[in-house]
Amino acid sequence: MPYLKKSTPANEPVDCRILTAALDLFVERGFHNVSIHDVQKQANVSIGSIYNHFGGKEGVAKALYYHLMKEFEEMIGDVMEEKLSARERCNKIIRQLFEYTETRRNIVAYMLHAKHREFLPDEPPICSSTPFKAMRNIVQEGMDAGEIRPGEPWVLAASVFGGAIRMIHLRLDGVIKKPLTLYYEELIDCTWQGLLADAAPTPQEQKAG
Amino acid sequence: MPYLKKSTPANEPVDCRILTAALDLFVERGFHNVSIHDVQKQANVSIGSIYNHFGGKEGVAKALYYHLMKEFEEMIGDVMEEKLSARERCNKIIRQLFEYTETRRNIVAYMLHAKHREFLPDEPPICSSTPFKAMRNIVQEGMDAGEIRPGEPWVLAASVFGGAIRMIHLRLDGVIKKPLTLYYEELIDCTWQGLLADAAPTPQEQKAG
DNA sequence: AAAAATAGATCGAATGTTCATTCTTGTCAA
DNA sequence: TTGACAAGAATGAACATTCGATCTATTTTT
Repeated sequence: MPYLKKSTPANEPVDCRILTAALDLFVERGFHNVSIHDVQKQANVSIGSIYNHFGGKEGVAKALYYHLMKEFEEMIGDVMEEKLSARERCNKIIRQLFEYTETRRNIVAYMLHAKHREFLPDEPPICSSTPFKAMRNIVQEGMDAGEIRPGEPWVLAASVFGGAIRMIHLRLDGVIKKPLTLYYEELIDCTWQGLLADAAPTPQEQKAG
Repeated sequence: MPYLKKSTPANEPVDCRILTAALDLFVERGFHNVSIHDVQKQANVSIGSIYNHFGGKEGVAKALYYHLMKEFEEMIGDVMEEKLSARERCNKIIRQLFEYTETRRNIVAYMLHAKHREFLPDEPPICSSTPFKAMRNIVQEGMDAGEIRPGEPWVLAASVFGGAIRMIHLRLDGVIKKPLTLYYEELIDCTWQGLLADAAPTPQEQKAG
């Protein structure tokens, strides 16, 4: 008998099933519009199991948050491993975020699009978390190395990543219809070169061809 | 007897008191963590009044949304009235948003920071609303006029406003500690000139400076 | 090897609370 | 007197959480 039912493969461990179901539901409807019973049904699991594993609804959200945060940190960590310039690092992170937005939409939505303060009141805002700090550090290093124009770190960081994050939001909201990866090159260009029509290519760019 | 109690001046009309209280509470705690009773208490109003005026909790949120959206539209409208270049218009809008973020924090937070889909499921995402469309139009016009480099409208719009919106979010989350207006000039500069350290000033800039 | 015992995970009906909404009564201006 | 609005106690539905029963897998005993 073939397993036509693809929704929740019963061989996955219970806690994974719970987290997966919760992620999908939280992103689709928002934390407060999802009941434990919804999660329980979608995960093919009993209410009791959810409480045993995570201690409640908030526990599920928190576990999800920590888990995905760790993956996010690892992604940044990988970029830091490579021997790259600050500018290349920033580009690579943006590239990755764009790709994840297309391939693992809900993960990105949960991390970048959710208002965690409304359901995880004890967590600091995500923009003060390690991965975001690391991103700002990269910008700072680029500035120290004379690669990025000198200036106020907040402004520089927002200028580097603001456009990308904005596009991710628009994409997640369904306002942008095409995959973000199509826009990557051009966005990078606008970010570093500026937007003026008559902006002269920099010496660097001219050398690069 | 002096009115020491400054919280809710009783002379304001009832519906205004309700909206003001709701705005503050929704922004501070999030829509789902605020009960009608909380609003009722903070507004010094009865539950009945809230239902008479707005038909319920969602009605209050919706009325607030429409009201602030209209103000937002008017702000953009004012900028469109003035005879300005596209670039100047964009800058002006950013300037205004920064100022409002400092002086009318909760209004900006409710419009730019809330996840309306989670409590106003019938509203389209705010980024597809008229003011945001107008902002994208300005960018398009700048492109058509040869003022902004040609390119994909989404990318250009995100590049123009992405940094500013990012900074607003950071400020609202309390991550940026100083008033945004301090950063305005530099942000504008980064946005239009790009971020490379050796970016040559454009002919335009050289003339201006 | 079979049976019994133990630990630990899973289950879901029952509980108690929270909260949006209703509805009846009270107030006041015209 | 009437109409419009304000008040807040009462209602009932939705929901997170509890807890004892049930099941499963592993170890111990015979």
